[in-house]
Amino acid sequence: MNMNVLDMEKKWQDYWEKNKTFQAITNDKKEPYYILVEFPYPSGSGLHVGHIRSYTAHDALARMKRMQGYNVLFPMGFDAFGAPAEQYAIKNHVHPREATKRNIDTFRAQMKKVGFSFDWDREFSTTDPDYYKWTQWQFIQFYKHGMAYKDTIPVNWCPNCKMVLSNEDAAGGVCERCGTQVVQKEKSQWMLRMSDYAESLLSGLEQTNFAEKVKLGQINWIGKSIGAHVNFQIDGFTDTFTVFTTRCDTLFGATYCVLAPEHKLIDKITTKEHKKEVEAYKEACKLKNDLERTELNKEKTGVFTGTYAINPVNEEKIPIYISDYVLATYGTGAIMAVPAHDERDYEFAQKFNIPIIQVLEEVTGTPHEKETKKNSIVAVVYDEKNQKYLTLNWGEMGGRLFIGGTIKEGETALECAKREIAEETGYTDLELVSILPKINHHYYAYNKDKYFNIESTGFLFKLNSSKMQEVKLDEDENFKVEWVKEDVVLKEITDELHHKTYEYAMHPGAMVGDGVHINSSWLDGLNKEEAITKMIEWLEEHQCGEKKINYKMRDWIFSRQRFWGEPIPMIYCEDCGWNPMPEEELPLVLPDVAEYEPTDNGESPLAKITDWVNTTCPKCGKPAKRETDTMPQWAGSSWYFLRFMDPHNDKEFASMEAMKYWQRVDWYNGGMEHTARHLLYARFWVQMLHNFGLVPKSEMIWTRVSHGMILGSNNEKMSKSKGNVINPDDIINEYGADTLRVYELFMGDYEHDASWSTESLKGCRRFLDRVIRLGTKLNQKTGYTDEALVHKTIKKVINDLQTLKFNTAVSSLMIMVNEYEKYPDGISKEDYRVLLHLLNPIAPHITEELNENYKLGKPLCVSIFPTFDDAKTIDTTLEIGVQVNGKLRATVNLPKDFSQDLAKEEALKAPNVIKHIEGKEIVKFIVVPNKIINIVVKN
RNA sequence: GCCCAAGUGGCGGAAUAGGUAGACGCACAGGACUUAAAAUCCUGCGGAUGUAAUAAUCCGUGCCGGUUCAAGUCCGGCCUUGGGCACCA
Repeated sequence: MNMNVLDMEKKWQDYWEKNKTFQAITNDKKEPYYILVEFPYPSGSGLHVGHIRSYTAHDALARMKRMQGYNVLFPMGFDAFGAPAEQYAIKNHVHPREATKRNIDTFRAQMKKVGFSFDWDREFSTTDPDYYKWTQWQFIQFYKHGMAYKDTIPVNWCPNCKMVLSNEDAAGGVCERCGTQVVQKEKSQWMLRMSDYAESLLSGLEQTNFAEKVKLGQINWIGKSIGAHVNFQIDGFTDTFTVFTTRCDTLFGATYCVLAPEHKLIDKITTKEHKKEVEAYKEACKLKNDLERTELNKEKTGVFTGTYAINPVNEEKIPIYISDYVLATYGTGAIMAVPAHDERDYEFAQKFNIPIIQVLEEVTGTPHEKETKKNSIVAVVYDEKNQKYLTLNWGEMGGRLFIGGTIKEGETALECAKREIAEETGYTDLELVSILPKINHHYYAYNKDKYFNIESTGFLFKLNSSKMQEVKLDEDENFKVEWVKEDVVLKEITDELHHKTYEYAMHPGAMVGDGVHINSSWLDGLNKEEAITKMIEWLEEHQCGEKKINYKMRDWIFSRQRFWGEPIPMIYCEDCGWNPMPEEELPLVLPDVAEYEPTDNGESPLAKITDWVNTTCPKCGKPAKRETDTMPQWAGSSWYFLRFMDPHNDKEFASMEAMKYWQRVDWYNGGMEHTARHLLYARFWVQMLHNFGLVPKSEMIWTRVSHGMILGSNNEKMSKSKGNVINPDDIINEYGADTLRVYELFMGDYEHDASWSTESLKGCRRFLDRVIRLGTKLNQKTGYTDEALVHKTIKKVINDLQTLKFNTAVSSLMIMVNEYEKYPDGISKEDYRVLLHLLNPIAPHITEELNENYKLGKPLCVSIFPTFDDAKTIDTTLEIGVQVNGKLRATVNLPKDFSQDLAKEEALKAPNVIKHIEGKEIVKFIVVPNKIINIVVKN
């Protein structure tokens, strides 16, 4: 091996290219297998070591599958529309096309240097007119099927830059470029009716093999919730408004309603006295964008409209507020507020002093058939000065408790609490801090031998002074009064009712759990689920509401006021409105312009090119204007995997025949950051095309996996500013591509993040050097020297590569090399070739080179991958552990598939085993075939 | 706050379906080769007790408890760290 590593690697890369080794042929007889890695955005900084990790992983899988006889489609392309290229263009006044082309050339060259087995004949970029022609064509199909529409929606607007900003660029409510306060501005935008597909995107997941966490990400993003619409009459108006709620069972506890500041009815129903305030509040909200509303607005704000709504179940008049904690874009933009059972409503009600009505009680204890009902109290008394709680220590009778008691006739709960405290402990100078939610408690009283069901009201008091009165105790009240610290309360107050009361006292807020209804007329006694069902029946019967399902997922805003994107192929005519441009005129190519800055009023730079904008109406032929917005970056990546199936087709985006042949993407790998949105957009796109009869299946992606990030050696994300970036070119030049490939797969669990370690990388180089040196140990023997080792390793490598366990695949090959090195008479050609073959998917260059050098056979890439015989994977003799009472005491050597009798015989011979069973009775003798022996003994 | 994932040596990490915990690699230490270094090879490497060295024993997979002949793995309850979503009614 005198050849320079880089030359050697180049030699094989040229060989593959010349022989088209990795070409995927549509309609080949072999079974198709489609492996896809997310195509990159070709940034100016070149390929990242993180790209290489996932590409190598799937390259190894692709190479193995090919050698196993599959027709593997493993394509690569570029997702090249997007902001950085546009920013670069603005600065340097060159068409983004130029920078993009340069970056793609760099990326492609780097990938080739790593030796990926992509079918480069299928390469394209989303920015190629031949490609985006079909993106535009598909948009027109969406429009024709009513899935694309124009709508006016608020966008982030920087009045200084005169530019529409994405939510990311408007973080914190200020423009990222100039720091000016961002405002919300209404703008007409193209939208896709994605929310129509919410249910189908949810149910479609069943036809995929996505990782559970990926499915969950999708489910959460879609955000389905089942609830009800409730209609409210407005006092003094004929108008009504509708709210969406998932908790219609708590309707009796609704003490106010809230409309989103953008709600249409506000202007109409606001009373004169409140007009000014309401207007001011609405203005203030306009200045806030979505992020501000959520992040910076922990404290609830809002104003009263002066008007009341009528609660349909009890005809109560409840005030209508407006507040930005209600979102205009979700549900109906209006809510009924139940402060007792919703955290947000609770906060708001506290601040605005709105009544809180509990309509659901938590249930503690176990119900019993014969129960006596009564009302009672639990009082928590806190002494701020000493930081102690007042408790009664009942000793063995009932442990430690707070003060409790039964409410007497004619007495309020509060009076009862004060009386009980005074009678049992003597303290009288107390200040009420809060009344806690009622609890429905079931218990058994030993002293009375009776079952009780009590409705307990909790109180939190503060001790003002230790002023006392005389203590009057009944005979059975045998306890000690003790002040204790918090830790004693937590440890010793174990009674469910008292414990819960303490929790309520410490964490005031809404009770959001399940329980039994109270204060709710015909719902009383029902639990949450029963009450929801009954309430929906009632609402529907009285025609003031209905069952309703809502989704968090909104329609897709498809317009961008940017230059570097696919032009939206729509034309506006004064007479005919919006119409798609004729399909035969596609692609609508991005023109050359001098300036890439957006216009003063936030239009795309395309708007400035009048001879491009001005056209004729495809319907009536009169002068008309083109849409100047472009598509979002997500557009091109929503269907590229279909184009890879038929990339040179100039009649269709991909032929049905090709799509039917390749069937689907068998493996789709990408970053976790794309598993929610990108994957959802891609699935939505496919489902639409499928419904239009243009794609054979409604789900075209079978398995989705995601890789972990590669962090810098300091465990932080690689970034230029932190100076921890590893440039793959440097590593390849110094250690070779194979070393980099082996290391990136060996560095850790593929799905988890891993930190870069150049020391570990060197270890992988050492491993390859040892593989090379094994070539000097070849002997003249034939066959495998150790058949079990070979079959075991083949099995391990095949299984591991198919289950993304690349690190253990490498380690099993390291073990093989360790074993080979120990052979006293060297290794056979078969031994060597099988090692090289198994290593080939991971380190393809050096293995081919060695295979050729030592004349071991055809090039590995065109040879059939090794197969294993399960029966031969087990060693002929096994070292079996012998346990006594589950503790390892000895190991014995036994032939494989040893008999029970032999196992017993050998186990009982081991001296250390004898020592541990001597004088004891053997209760059980467990022999697990080929695994372990356990002797259970008793004294 | 809610949802998800993960906690194993000095480090990255192994351990099919509960069956000899720490594979493999890195780092480290000692030795061989060498004038020397690098490279390479050999040996050791969780902790404690113990031994001249073995042997042997005990403790060990975030914490507490449970199931089992046997638990890193299963069950219940916590703690910590990452990630995602975040006023979605």
